Amino acid sequence: MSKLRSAPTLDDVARMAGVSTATVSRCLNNPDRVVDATRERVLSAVDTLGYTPNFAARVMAAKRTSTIGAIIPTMENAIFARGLQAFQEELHKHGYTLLVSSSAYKPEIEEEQIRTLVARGADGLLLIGHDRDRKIHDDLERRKIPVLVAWSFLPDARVPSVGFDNRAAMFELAHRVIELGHRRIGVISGVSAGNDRARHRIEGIQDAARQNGLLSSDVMMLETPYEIENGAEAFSKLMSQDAPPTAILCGNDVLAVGALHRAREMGLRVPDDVSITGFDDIELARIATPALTTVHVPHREMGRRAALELVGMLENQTQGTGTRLATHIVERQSLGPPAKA
Amino acid sequence: MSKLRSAPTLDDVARMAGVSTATVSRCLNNPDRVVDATRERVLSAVDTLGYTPNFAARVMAAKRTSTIGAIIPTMENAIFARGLQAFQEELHKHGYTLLVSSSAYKPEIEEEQIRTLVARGADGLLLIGHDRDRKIHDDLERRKIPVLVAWSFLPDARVPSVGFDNRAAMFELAHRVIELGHRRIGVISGVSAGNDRARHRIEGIQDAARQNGLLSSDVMMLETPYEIENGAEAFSKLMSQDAPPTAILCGNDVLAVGALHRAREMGLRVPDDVSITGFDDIELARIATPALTTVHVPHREMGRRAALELVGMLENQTQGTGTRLATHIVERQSLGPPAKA
DNA sequence: TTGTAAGCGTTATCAG
DNA sequence: CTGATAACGCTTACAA
Repeated sequence: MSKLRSAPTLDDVARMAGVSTATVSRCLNNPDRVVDATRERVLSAVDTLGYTPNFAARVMAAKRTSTIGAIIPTMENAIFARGLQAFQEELHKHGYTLLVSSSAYKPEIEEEQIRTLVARGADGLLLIGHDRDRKIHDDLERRKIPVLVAWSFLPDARVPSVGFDNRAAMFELAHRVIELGHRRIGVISGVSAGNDRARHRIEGIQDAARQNGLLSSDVMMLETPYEIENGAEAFSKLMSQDAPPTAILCGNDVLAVGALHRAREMGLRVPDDVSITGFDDIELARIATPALTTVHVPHREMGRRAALELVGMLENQTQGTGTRLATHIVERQSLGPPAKA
Repeated sequence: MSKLRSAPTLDDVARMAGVSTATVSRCLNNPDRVVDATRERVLSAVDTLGYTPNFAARVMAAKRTSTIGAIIPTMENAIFARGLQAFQEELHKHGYTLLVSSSAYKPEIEEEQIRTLVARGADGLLLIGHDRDRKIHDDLERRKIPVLVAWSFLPDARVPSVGFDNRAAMFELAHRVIELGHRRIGVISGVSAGNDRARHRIEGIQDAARQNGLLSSDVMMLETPYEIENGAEAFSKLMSQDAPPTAILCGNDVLAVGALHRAREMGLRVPDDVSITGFDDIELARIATPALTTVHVPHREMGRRAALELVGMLENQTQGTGTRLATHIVERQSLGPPAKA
């Protein structure tokens, strides 16, 4: 009863090599626990049959998948690309496979994706940011699935995190902007509901404003989804006020590039007429015209550290300690002092 | 012998609802084949237990995963993002889940990823482009795994494809450039080995040059991986020749943006001093300064059609017919007539 | 409409 | 060092 023209199984290999399935399995997973001659025979059978282990069967028997799931807010721009790339490279070194999905910044989709990944047997999960229905973490805890949060470091959150202090990072930038002499500040933030990164960045700006004696009416804030077009629209709104801001801080580089683009369309010179800043320092920031002053985030380092941390949690059954990474301002051409009135 | 604090199984649900596992399974997969009262009882048990089906077990039993695998060359830029997004949205409508991985444009990595996806039980595969070791397709055929190629339509390839004619598309653009009066043309191509899209685009340019009476020495070609920085470097090389080109055709928008950026750094005005064109029409092309003349590819439509085609192949056991989509030139500011010498 | 039971392809435990 | 054999959690004929 051979299976005609279908995927070969362990059994087929075993039969061909004249050994038991157990031995074949060993050859593949613990080669040193098998004598050379046998192994050779088995491996050649594997080869001529073109055998590939059935993943589902393996998972069922071994009860682990060596798979890590990651859910990022978006794949449509490069915000998470570099970090995730480094994450996956490091995972690969340790024998893990990465499964990625995206949530479009929607909590309910994120939740669904978490379920999917868990059902698929992810041994561990990487999530972006801390804001999340606590039930999700209850459930994950109950299933004993290690979770690590990235892109936002919080020292005493329920879940360990590898990332940076969004609030401090944005504080530093806002402080610098005010220091240059700007007194009317525009803010184009991402949607802050359910997004601690966005929220903390806003808070950083507010802190800096307050600390430098600005009134809350000096800071004009808009929230909008992270898309280029939205950055452009928000820029228009901000600049069409009676006393438009002289500097606009954007929640990320994508929004900032949108603002930059719209400024050009409106015939405004950056930074002479208005300064614009971003956050993340993705490639786009360097390429933009003028090049974007922004907060540099160590994406690759963050991805790598996250992988190491998560693998550690998995293999040592430990809790995970988290890591705070440093960010710094990259000053390019889009920020300058305000024009003399 | 209850499993303390671990994932609940079908058995747990069955016991709690006082039915057999078969009935629980039915409630989940064929709700209408179960009487209301029972179903209600079962579903509430599912709910209170927080039961999620074990994917691996389900796959083993049902012998399908309702999962489609896709391998794209890169996630680092947005070239494939939009199309893939549409692909996955359409798949979702039909009850399929998408698993994505990337190959970094390396054939050996693509092959490994194909193996991984197949081992994970992908019911079907989406691959980019036709160039590929034939053994891969032999193997996939033997395993009866439907494969669809996208981003490159070839009417009589072994594998059906949904995409466009890269050669014709680039021919049209090159023709337009020459028509404007350009006689010395630079080409910054992606690496053409193992990449039929890149190769066909080059051929399109060569056809157009020949047909318009240009000599092969009038066309200066460079190949380089698709990255912004490489576009910039290639631009420098091309422009540092004795008789530099007056127009540079780039293999995609990413290379073109790099070229654009370097032009600005070198103090060259685009298009007055040199024209630059791209390919793909990703968002970057609109945002670039000056905005990029490029070939518009109907990414979303392509993704959607690919999904429909692949689902069709899966559900009707059919061969797949393929679809050729139209592209068109989008003229923006980066292309103009050559300066009068 | 519901239950019984036979797999699905591995891994892992125990003997030998 | 190698071979039986019992899980793993679910789907799906086949019976009842």
